[in-house]
Amino acid sequence: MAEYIKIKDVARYNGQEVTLKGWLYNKRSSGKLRFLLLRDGTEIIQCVVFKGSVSPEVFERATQLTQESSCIITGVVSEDKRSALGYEIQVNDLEIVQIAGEYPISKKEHGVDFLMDHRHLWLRSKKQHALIRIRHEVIRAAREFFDSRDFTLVDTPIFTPNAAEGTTTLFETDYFDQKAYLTQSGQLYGEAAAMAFGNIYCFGPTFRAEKSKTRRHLTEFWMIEPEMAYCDLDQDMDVAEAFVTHLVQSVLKNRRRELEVLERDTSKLENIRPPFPRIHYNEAVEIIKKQNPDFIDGDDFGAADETIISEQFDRPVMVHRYPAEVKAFYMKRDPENANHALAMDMLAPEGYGEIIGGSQREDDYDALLERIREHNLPEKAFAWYLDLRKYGSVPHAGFGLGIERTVAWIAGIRHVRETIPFPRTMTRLYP
RNA sequence: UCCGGCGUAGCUCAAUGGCAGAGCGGGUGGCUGUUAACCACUAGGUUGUAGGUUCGAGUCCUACCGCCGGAGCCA
Repeated sequence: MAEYIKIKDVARYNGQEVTLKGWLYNKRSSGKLRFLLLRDGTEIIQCVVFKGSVSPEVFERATQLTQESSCIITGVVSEDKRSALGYEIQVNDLEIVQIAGEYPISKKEHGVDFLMDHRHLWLRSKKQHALIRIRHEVIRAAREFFDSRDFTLVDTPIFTPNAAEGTTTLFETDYFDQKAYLTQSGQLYGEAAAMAFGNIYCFGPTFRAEKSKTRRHLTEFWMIEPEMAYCDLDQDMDVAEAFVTHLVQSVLKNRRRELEVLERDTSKLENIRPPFPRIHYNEAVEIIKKQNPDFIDGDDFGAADETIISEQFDRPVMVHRYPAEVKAFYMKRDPENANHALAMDMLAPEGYGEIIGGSQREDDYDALLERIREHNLPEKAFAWYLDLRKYGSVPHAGFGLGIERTVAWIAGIRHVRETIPFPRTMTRLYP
């Protein structure tokens, strides 16, 4: 009885008979030969069925196999330079688990909409495999980064009673005859947790009902948000650059094959190491005005403006101290200039846009109450949030990193929708 | 929401206002080394929907629907 192994491990079994269980990726035939490309989720290997060395039944089954049919193959691992993997299987036995019907995804090109309609099947293809594995590595490395620095994981609720930032459009749900909203950020709860545990992070899905139809937007996306007590904006940026460096270097180290599948130019990732440039909003405006003279000082940056800034540098750039007016109510004002907030955005290189948004939070009770009133937010709903400033308030800061934008940048793919297994956009709720 | 583009075979696309086609995928047959294999044959169509112009519309016009990606907003 041959040992059941995964394809990625075949090198350890050279010359031995093994059993592989998987799906037919592709088939080529030539008279008395059948070349079966078998995938099992770990790798793809070519299995050679020669009419002269198997029973007529086995050869007939090899002939019947259609694309994506499930089957169990037993054969001898043999080294072969002609094979892409370096090894192939000389088949002795083949058992059909199920003959697949006509498979919708062919070997030629398809349009995005068609592929997204078949997302449940598209995930079987090489490029999608590579992307989802890189996503996995980014998430694994993200958790590793915070876990190894003694941050406590404190997950925050998905259902929330009110808008965290007031302005953004939220998904509304009926919560036993009350209105509840799907969270757009765990931050406010993260602040409460930071006052309890010191350093914390939360990681979960967030929801935005914005009618955005660009390659950088999803209505449901994943965000990892650290929050740190006794932390100022500069220290916040220190953590952010160490964090992003760790993500990039982990993918380079552990997912190099996947980056190759995606034909990513890794030279652009190698130099992602601290220090990242940090520029004041006013410096950023000077840079933008050279190329976009119409830019009005005090405005937030548009997508084109962000690209102008990120193009100046070979690594992510952090822009800090934005005008308070364009930023959220909870951000602390710059003591040097009250018109600016102690905020920072990290812009990824190569035009991928904002991957991090963070700030030092307002820790003064009266100042925060004033902000809440200025923004016409329901005071009562924020009573608990104000409590945090009443009972042992300390300087604190944090940020949120969008997983999908980060993966798109590291993987070098244009659109965020392929970086999540089942994307949700304004026009996509199926499958 | 606004701006722009695209809707033709299962898929990707072609067709000057004048016979609706190719490649891939499917089916049948052939080949002992294929690498998106190849070769031959074959089936496959309400040209997004509704109206209009015209002797004649896939092609021109109007409306609607769907998708794409850009703006705004954001990660």
